[in-house]
Amino acid sequence: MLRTHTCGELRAEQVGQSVTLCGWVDTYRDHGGGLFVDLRDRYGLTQVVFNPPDSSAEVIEASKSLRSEYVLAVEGNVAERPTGMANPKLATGAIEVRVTRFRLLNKSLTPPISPSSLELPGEDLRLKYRYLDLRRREMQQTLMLRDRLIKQMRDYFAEHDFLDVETPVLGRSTPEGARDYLVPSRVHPGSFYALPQSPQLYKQILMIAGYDRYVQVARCFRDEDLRADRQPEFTQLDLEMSFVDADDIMNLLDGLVVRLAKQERDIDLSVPLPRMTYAEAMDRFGHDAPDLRFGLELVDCTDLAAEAEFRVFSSVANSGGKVRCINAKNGTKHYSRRGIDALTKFVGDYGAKGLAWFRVEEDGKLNSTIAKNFTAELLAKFAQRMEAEPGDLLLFVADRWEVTCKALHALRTKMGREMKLYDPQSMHFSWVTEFPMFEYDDEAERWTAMHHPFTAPLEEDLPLLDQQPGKCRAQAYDLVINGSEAGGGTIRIHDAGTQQKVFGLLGIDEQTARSQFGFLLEALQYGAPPHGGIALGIDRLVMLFGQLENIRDAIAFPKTQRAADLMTEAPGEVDLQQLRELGLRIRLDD
RNA sequence: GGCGCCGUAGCUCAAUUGGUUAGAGUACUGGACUGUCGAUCCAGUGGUUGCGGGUUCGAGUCCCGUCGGCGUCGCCA
Repeated sequence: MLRTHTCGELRAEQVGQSVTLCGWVDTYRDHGGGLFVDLRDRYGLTQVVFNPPDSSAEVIEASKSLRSEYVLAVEGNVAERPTGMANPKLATGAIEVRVTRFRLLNKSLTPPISPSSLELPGEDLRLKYRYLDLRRREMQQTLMLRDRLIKQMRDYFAEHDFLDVETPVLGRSTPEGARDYLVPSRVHPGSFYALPQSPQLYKQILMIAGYDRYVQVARCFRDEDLRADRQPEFTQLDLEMSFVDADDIMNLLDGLVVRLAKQERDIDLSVPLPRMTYAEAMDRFGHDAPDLRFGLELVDCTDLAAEAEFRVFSSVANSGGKVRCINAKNGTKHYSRRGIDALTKFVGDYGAKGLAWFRVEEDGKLNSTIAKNFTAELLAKFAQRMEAEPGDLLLFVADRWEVTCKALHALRTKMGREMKLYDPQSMHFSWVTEFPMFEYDDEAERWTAMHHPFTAPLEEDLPLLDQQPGKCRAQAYDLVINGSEAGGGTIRIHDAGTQQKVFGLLGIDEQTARSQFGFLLEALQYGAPPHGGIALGIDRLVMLFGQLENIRDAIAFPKTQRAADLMTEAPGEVDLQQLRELGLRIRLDD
């Protein structure tokens, strides 16, 4: 070993010991007669001192050439710092190492971004020089948080008899869902593997195989556009269980969440975690993953709007649309006329054609540029419905139900943050259940699976499969943290008949079903147990527990918005010989 | 694919309605300094203002295009 201790380890108890530390020069302070270095490794910082009398003149002279990020092994004596010289900011601040000898293990070029700098470098540079960025304390802490979360999960599920089984990365492309990443086959020219969007089918097969509790930390791939919380490759804690219902899965996960919240945030959660149906979530919040840390709930005013002379309201209300409202308590203080204009522009991004607003005056009356289009009686009804009080700001969106959901949810989220209606450090955990089985795709003019095609309907809704698929609810559950979908799962279909019926509804004809999922349909006929599972987005959990603004900060080597790795410059071109072996030719036209 | 923000010294940023030789902090180089911890003090080096075109007497600033980073809509079972 080149070292006896780490740079985060030494305390007053070690005073008098002779030690050797290895690390990087975080900062150095040259005083002419002597020199101080804060030596860094992933465990912390220790001040090492090149001063007489411990350091000889030769050692001090040699120390003058040290620069940022040089790699050292220093040998010296642990000493209590002189009176008044302790540094309370450092865990090792009571002591220092007085260097008797040191070895320069490696030099460094002047780093383009400095790990010790207080200024955050541009993100492109951080990604290009990721090895320097990862030396920063914040990144170290994030990766350690990530490690703790994953270790806790593995421990928890191991305690519950789960078996970690690996599943293939090279699989086959399936028609539903996100765009696949494809890998050409050399052995089968013209054929392609697909990288898994999730290990979904394999874990169901494992249940049929009798491995009744499966867990895996699985890498998943989806070739879709990136977002602040979305990467093309991401990591899931994936699990599946046999002989369980939705409550069993949620109860099991409750236990995990309690443990993680306690360990990482010292939050004492009571179980079961709150549960809300999809229908209620959409009614009250317009979203299937509502942030329950604050109110600003949506209120339906369609019936009142239908009576209004205001055409925007009445025409929407009388043609099947919805008029829904948020009451921003004391909102007039936060949003001036110009502020409201900005909110109007904001909801436009979500398809809302406008934002109708009323201020609640001191006398309790609603006032607005559009007030003249309403009778006093009707305004009073709105005020009563919205429990309006002086200073409140009422904001209405009148549109198709879907648009009112999207626009008002986005508005609610934005205003909750801007009006500081909750402590951004706080965390709230809940479940949303009973999702619809199907969504209607207007473009494709057919039903699509809301979760995936293997999701089991609620038993009581089974008859709806034939008559009203849109009303059929699924045995599905999403774990929601702070308005973010942290995970989701379902109970699966375990009989081939129901599975074929669902495929039929989704427009997956028998031949397609057989060619794409034939192995599953076949397997379901060999004693498939009832089963279900869930997957947690580990990157998002790291974001949430670490209060990170974007998913890249939760991942050691993330990709940019254009799905590139700035360090390795992936993706890259390949030479013609490789293409030839794969039977591929590049077309650069169109 | 659409919309928006950003790109100036190695790094983080500034530069008035379009107006002289594009500045500051930091880093770097040299010097001073025996207790600093964002050390301090003195001096110095460092610029194709992402790239290409246009408007103008004059462009870091305005316009068009393009490249890159970020956010967002669509997309993401």
